[in-house]
Amino acid sequence: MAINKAYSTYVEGLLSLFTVDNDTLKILLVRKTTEPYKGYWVLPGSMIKNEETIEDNMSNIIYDKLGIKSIYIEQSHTYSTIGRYPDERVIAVNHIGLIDSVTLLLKREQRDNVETEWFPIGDLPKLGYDHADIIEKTIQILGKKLTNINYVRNLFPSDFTLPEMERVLTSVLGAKIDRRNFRKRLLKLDVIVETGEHDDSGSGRPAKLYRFRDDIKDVNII
Amino acid sequence: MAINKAYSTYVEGLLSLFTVDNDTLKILLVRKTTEPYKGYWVLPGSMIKNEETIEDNMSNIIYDKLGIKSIYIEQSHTYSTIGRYPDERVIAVNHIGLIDSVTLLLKREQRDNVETEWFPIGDLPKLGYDHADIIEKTIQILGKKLTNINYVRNLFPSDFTLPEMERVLTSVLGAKIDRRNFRKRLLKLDVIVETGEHDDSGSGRPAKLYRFRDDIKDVNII
DNA sequence: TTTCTTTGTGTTTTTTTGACAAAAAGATAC
DNA sequence: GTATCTTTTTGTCAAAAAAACACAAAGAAA
Repeated sequence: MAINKAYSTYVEGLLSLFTVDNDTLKILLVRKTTEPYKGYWVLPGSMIKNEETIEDNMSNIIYDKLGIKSIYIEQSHTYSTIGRYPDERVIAVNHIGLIDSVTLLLKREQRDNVETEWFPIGDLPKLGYDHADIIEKTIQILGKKLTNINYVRNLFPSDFTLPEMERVLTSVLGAKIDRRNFRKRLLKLDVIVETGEHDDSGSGRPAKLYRFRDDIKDVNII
Repeated sequence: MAINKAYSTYVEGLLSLFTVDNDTLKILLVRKTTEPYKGYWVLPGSMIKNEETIEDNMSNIIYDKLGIKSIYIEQSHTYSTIGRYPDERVIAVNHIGLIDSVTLLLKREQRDNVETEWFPIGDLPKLGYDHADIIEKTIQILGKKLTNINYVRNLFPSDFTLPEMERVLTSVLGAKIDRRNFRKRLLKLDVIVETGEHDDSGSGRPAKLYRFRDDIKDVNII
């Protein structure tokens, strides 16, 4: 097929990166410094070059732009609404990324040229392009996935407490969780282990710290 | 952003359309009549034009090229391997489509210019491009989805029998199904209803015919 | 030492799942 | 038309899982 402008488009990789901070699910946004949508917040992303795959593109965004080294990522959905980008035709391949707060602290390098911020998914700023739509749909998709222990685990650090996980799942999924049954299920499924340590930072009885086992069953916990 | 050849690519929509025929899961392929891969079989698809969305593109493929009017379809995965297309850089947005054999008979129109054929997923012909890889991955994805009644329903006509569904799920998912428990579960979930008719075409006792209720729970039956 | 806050824990009941075999309906062969 | 063959339909019982439920324990603060 010869080069034909009627079919030629740009493709961008977008990353919807989530973490849990302060019992709240948050998404990482970057502030645009150029027109269009200057000053607005958008999902991190970049145009895909001819000689790179979408996966390469994502790696570059994650490390070069965000300074993050270790992350769980998977492709989510591809968006092609007409006019979603001013002037040009740009198709967006969105991804879901998950990272826990401790890994984030330890494995993130400073990137001076990009202003980034974590926003609670219930309290987003003014978003550029169609990113509000994309984020809304992505949160729906993520919600379904977060019933599965193998997704949830990516949002929690090595040492986490069960009350913490309860609170997050309750707020994100709107699930009512019985503390006793929740603990029983996770232990029975053999997916978590006590570390022997406690979290003394709270105001009541210190919570036991747990970590995930390495290879765990692909099961729903909610 | 100005037009920049280093970022400009083609995007194609691809359709992995499945049906159940003769207790077997089959996929629809078309034969290529032009180079490259002339004479090979490929997934139906076409380049996305600047002024059409991926969804428009799929509608056109389904109706104009395949002559099919009614279908369940959803986006599956986007492929961007370097060199997957000779000469040009083409990114493929693959879709999963499901259709039952009766709808297929009733709602398909003849399209003389396209040679199509249904192939059992275990017995595929020689495939062009990277479509063998795409199909393999798509079948994996579909397998996980086919545990859910709301996917399964799209593969069966209005009047189906339970032994038929048992055989398909057994062969596709490799699941061992206890006939008594399977029937019990479906009836308890309140997703199927007896039509009152029987399927007299078999050699033993005629099987009861069932249909799905309209709005059914989103639950796993396997 | 008393109070407050938050976490940890055990039992009972209910529901769901899993295992299991014989009878019924029609077609075919004799 | 009787016997035989093939395939479908049907129910019970035991085991496992899920759900409901309330109080004791650990530490911090008063």
